[in-house]
Amino acid sequence: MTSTQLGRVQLLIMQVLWENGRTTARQITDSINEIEPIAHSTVQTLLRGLEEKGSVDHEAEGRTFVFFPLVEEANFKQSATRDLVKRVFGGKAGSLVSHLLKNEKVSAKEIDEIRKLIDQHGKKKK
Amino acid sequence: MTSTQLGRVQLLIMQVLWENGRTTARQITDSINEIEPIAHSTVQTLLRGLEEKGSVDHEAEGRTFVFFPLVEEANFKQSATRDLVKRVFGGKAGSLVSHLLKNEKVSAKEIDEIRKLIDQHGKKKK
DNA sequence: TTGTTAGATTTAGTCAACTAAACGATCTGG
DNA sequence: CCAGATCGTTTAGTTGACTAAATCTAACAA
Repeated sequence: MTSTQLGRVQLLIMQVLWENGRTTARQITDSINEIEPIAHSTVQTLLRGLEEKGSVDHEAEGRTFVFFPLVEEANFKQSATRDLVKRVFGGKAGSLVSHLLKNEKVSAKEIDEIRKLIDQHGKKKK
Repeated sequence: MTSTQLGRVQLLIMQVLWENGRTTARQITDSINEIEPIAHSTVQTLLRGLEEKGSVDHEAEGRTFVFFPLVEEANFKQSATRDLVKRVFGGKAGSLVSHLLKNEKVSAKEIDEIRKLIDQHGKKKK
């Protein structure tokens, strides 16, 4: 089923892995500790869980394990977004876009980007 | 704190309440059962929890309770969206918009709507 | 009056995510 | 050689969401 469902801290771990590629548990702990306090053993336990779920794997390198992601960030973004769209916005992606444009800050640069995408949408229809 | 954080089934319950306004537990159970099976007692237990959290309240009407929402759907959408933007899209709402336009289906009608919003964005800046 | 029904409440259990101490093994500096 | 640091593993406890049976209670119907 490849349920790409991650808890809050699990996601933090995955983000470190996506960012860095191959990473030791220690490096992950340190990275997360820059944001919020967490015990090393907690990280290790969660890595275990992620491995059982099939989200990550590891290789032994000397006496330490080097972890790497098995799922892609893009897939996760996809499913997290779809989940929100489905559950909160009645399945309508456009409805979420509207919400974002109306209620959230979007930089001028991002607006430009979006405008381009919108134009492409028009073309694609032809 | 008004933590507007809801579980999956709790959200289903809230959606019935937002849709219908004042609603009995029985009506909620029936509504949800149109989507997926759930025991009436489960709904009642969850309503209790929602009440403790301050998301709903009730009034006795005869021997039955009539429930109604205390939090607004708009607030919930807001915080659910912000949570996703923060956790998954690095805090950039525009990044989520891009993702949606690139990867999710958006109807022509919605595109029009979005185009209008984009234009307004441009004006607002002047 | 009595029994069935339809409420609400109590109780109890599962599960996933999270947390981290405690433990045993291995390496490393002195 | 050994003391301390660093690994991974084991164990255990908390919390929140969910599930629903069991129970109590009031009304209604026969």
